[in-house]
Amino acid sequence: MSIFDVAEEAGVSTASVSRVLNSPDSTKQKTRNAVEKAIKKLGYIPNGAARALSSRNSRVIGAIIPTIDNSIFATGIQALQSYLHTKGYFLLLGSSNYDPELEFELCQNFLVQQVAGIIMMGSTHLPECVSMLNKEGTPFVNTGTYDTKGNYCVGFNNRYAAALAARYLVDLGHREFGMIAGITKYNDRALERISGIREELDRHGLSLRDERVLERRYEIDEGGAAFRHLMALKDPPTAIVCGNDVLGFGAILEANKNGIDIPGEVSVIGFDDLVLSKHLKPSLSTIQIPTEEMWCRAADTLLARLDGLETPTAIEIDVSLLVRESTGVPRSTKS
Amino acid sequence: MSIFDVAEEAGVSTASVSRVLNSPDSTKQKTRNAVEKAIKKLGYIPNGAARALSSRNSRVIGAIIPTIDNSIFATGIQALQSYLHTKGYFLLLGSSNYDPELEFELCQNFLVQQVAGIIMMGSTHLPECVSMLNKEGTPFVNTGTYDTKGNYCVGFNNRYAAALAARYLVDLGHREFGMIAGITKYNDRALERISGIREELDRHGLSLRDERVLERRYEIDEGGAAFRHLMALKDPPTAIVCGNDVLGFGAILEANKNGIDIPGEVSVIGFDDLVLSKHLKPSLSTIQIPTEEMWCRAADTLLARLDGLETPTAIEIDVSLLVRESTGVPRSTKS
DNA sequence: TCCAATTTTGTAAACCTTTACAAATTATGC
DNA sequence: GCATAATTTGTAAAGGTTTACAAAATTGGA
Repeated sequence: MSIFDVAEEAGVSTASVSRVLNSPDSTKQKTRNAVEKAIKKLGYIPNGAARALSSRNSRVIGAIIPTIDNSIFATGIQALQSYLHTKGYFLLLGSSNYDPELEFELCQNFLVQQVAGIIMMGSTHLPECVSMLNKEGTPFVNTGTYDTKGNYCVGFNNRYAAALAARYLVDLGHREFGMIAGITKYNDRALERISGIREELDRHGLSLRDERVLERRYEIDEGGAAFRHLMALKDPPTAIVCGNDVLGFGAILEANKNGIDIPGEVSVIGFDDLVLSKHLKPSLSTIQIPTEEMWCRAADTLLARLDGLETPTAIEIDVSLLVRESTGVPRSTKS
Repeated sequence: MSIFDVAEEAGVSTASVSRVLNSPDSTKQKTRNAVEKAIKKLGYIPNGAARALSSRNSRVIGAIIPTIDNSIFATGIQALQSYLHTKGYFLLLGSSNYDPELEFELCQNFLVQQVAGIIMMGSTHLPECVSMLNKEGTPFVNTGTYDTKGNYCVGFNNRYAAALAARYLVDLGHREFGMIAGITKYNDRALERISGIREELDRHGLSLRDERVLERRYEIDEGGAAFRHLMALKDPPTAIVCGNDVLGFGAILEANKNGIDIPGEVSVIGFDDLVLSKHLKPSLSTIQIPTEEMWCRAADTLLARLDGLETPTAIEIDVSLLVRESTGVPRSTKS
């Protein structure tokens, strides 16, 4: 069952069938009707592989994220898939588990699959990965990150976003900080967030001591344990910045379990604004990321490039500080 | 840059290059070395479209879930993608938003893309969707559901799983039930869960009155509002069964906000055992689903069929009742 | 060393589209 | 009704693999 059968059934050439399918406007009503009727009658389904081979356009976009098991990525992928669908594109999905080697392998496989373009989280890629992509001429865009050092990206400035949180806490009167950060190895975003906090505190003559920066996997348990650790120090921090909301959840839930008052005893702020954040008690102050927008614009950038359009190399997405219940004036200031 | 270039560089035929790539064992050491060297030197990347066209195997599996924005599906997709990767397959992902029409459209598109097989959530598909798949000869398996009425499936019996929860609550002494169910339209799992509860209560001479079954979207807010509604009845239930954990989260968080004691005043049980469930205060009793296992076995079933192997039509996954803090003896029994 | 059996390799057709290009048809203006 | 221009259609050549089948090389036994 191929385009030949349809052509025969409709009494036209295969080229006409192809045109009815791909550029119906360049086709006469009569031809179109005949072809459409034949297609319906035969239940013809075009062969995408042959299409991709012949037209050198697979209409497939690959996306590589660290893990789908983090709702910030799940939300992004959901938005991306829906958006691509409206544009007639498909989503090939891979997760790298924060491993650049695996990311490279996935990229390579995606290239075999002839993806039209690739979206990846962050800007930490193996050099050979980037050069392979460039050599092959497959466009890609980094997301979740904003930098102006070369590759296309659609994202936000993690450093600035984190600084936003730090400044707010400093303004409230906090002087003693702790941070439950993400694992920075191979994760530029996690690293930038720490730097952002550090720099902002520096600006106010404060500092974030190394022993108060805990790098933890993005898991509730990990957040809880880290929180316990920080609060057990001889002079515990009055404000804890979390690398993301999941770690923040861990902190809040752990505090609730041990009767530690948030924000009375310690303020906690997250990053991402996951769905749950506003529902917790206390609700979690956090940095809000317009995730859907970010992913859709990343897709737009890619699709525009595929259409041969010019696009800005770097697009910055605005983040905002969301003040909720988990942050407040430190006790020392209050009394 | 094609297989011809590699063949020339290596001084062999294209057939040999193909064989080195696909069945290296049928190839002499010397040939293999020459080809591999040429591939590396040229940075050759095979063209998957041509491969798929010629071999009629795309090595792509399509998966359609209602939404990635529900961590139970995200977890499943994560497991699926990782598993497929180890088997040399790719994941094309689509979300249907619980809409069978959209599911059908996605299926159709997947067929164009020549997917080797499809995994879908549930057993509610448009008849024309199933017939199209059958006509095309593309194998598919339903997941998240277990029934013996035809199509391949790997899942659990939602009715039985829900009954498990009901029986446990009845045994605790509960007599007055409420349910915050999922939207049953186009969702066989949600419907089965209600039926399971109903039937089990019937068996004990109890009943679940219609006005105490609230169908809600799987969102925290919705769960909270439904909980509030049920507890505001003149004679509120002493036990509330939730269609999934997200609705359960809503109930627990709402109870906390209003000082309603769980399980003192009312027991709440969920379904799915999401990561968060054990961390909440009180922790959420629930029905645990081995999600990763389910998706991997679904993939296995599909891949086995692609290899021409016989597989059971229906594979049942075991679920279990996880008793945590949110359920207990009803107050009336206690006093 | 030779023959047969086995393994390895090469040739060329097939897979199903898209798309230049040419040919045929239709429309336009006079 | 004719010449020309514009639109629509058809022909046939890619596109890059895989894979029957045939041919060549290698192995093993006598």
